[in-house]
Formats: sequence, structure tokens, C-alpha cells
Amino acid sequence: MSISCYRLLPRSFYAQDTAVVAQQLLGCFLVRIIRGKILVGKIVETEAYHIHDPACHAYHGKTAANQALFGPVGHAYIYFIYGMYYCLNAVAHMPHIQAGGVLIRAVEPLEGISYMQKMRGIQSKNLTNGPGKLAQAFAVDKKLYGTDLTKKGPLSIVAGESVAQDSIVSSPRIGISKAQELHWRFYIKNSPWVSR
DNA sequence: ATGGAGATAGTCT
DNA sequence: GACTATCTCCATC
Repeated sequence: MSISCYRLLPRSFYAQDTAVVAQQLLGCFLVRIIRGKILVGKIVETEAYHIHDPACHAYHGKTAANQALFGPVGHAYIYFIYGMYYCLNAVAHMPHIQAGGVLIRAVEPLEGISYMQKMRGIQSKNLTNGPGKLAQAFAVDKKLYGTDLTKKGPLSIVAGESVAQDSIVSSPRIGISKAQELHWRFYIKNSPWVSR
């Protein structure tokens, strides 16, 4: 697989409804370029959050930490959680909404697997089946905060395999207590790479 | 196979 | 001072 055949997702892709973007990101490829190496993973699990949703980090307004969620769509919003982990989101929402993003929860490792293993530590078998794990495997931290995902660079998302609607499963989001009635977690049915 | 505790630190009240 | 959009390890079934 050569990098030249990758097709970056355009800015307009991220200007759709957040839950729609979350579903359409399934099957796309997350591409990380670091120290001359390339890491690629197929996105298999996502969650949608937007400003009118009590579980969204932007719900209580703009702060220094969540400002990227209010910025232009197609950029990376990264947050630090539980004193130990980073999680990666793609800013995505309709133009008339102020903020929203899609949490990338799990990917299927495709390229650079030995580098991912090095970042994770060899004791672990599960490389990227959870938001904290995939951030660690892809060397994603605050340095990439606000990165434009629609441009060739250290972190980007490119078009991938299209996923049939009937192989997309939705469920309540994981690890939150608010708005559990919203089934805004999406994953590829029968994928062995999802977080649970 | 499943469950609970502990690690650990940024962010907001 | 409380609260996380988590993970790993070790316990017990």
C-alpha cells in the first residue's frame, strides 16, 4: 500500500451531522507519520458528541482545554484522561452548530504494527482496541492537539473501505453516565478489533 | 470469564 | 476537592 494512493477526506466531509460523520468514518484509515515511519489503522469504532449533548466536553461552554471542539472542523481534538491516557477526536459538526466531535475508539492495525507494539509495550496483545490504547500505539498526545486531519502531515484520515449500513451497529456510549438514551457509539459488526 | 481496585494528573467548581 | 469519553493486573468464580 503506497502513501500516494491515499485520498484525504475533504473538509466538507466533517461539516455533516456529527453522528453521520461518526458512521461514515468507519472503514476509513487513520494515518500517522512519525520519524519516517507510517502507521495505518482502519477505523472500526467511533462515538459522536456534540454541544447540545450533556456528555460532550463542550456542553458547558468553551474553555482552554476544549477550544479545538469549537474550532474549524476536520482538526484533531485531543484530551488527557484518568491521569494517564490521551484520546483522539475529529472535530465534526453541522455549520450552524458551534461544537462537536467524533471519538475514535478503536482501529484495526494495518501498517507499522511493530512500532505500535513498541509504543504499547510487548506485554499487551490488544494493540488498538480502545481509545487510550490506540492513542498510545499511534503516539498521539497533546503535541498533536489541533492538527489538521485533512492535510498530509503527522496525523490524517484518508478514505477507506465503504461499510454497508447493515453492518454498522449502534449502542450507548461507553464510560459516561449522562445521555445514555443516545445510541451514538458505532462499530463494525463482527469486527474482532472493537473495544468490547 | 468476570469483576474490582489502583494508578495518576489535568481541568473545573 | 471532585470528577473523569481508561487500562492493567490480580483476584475469584
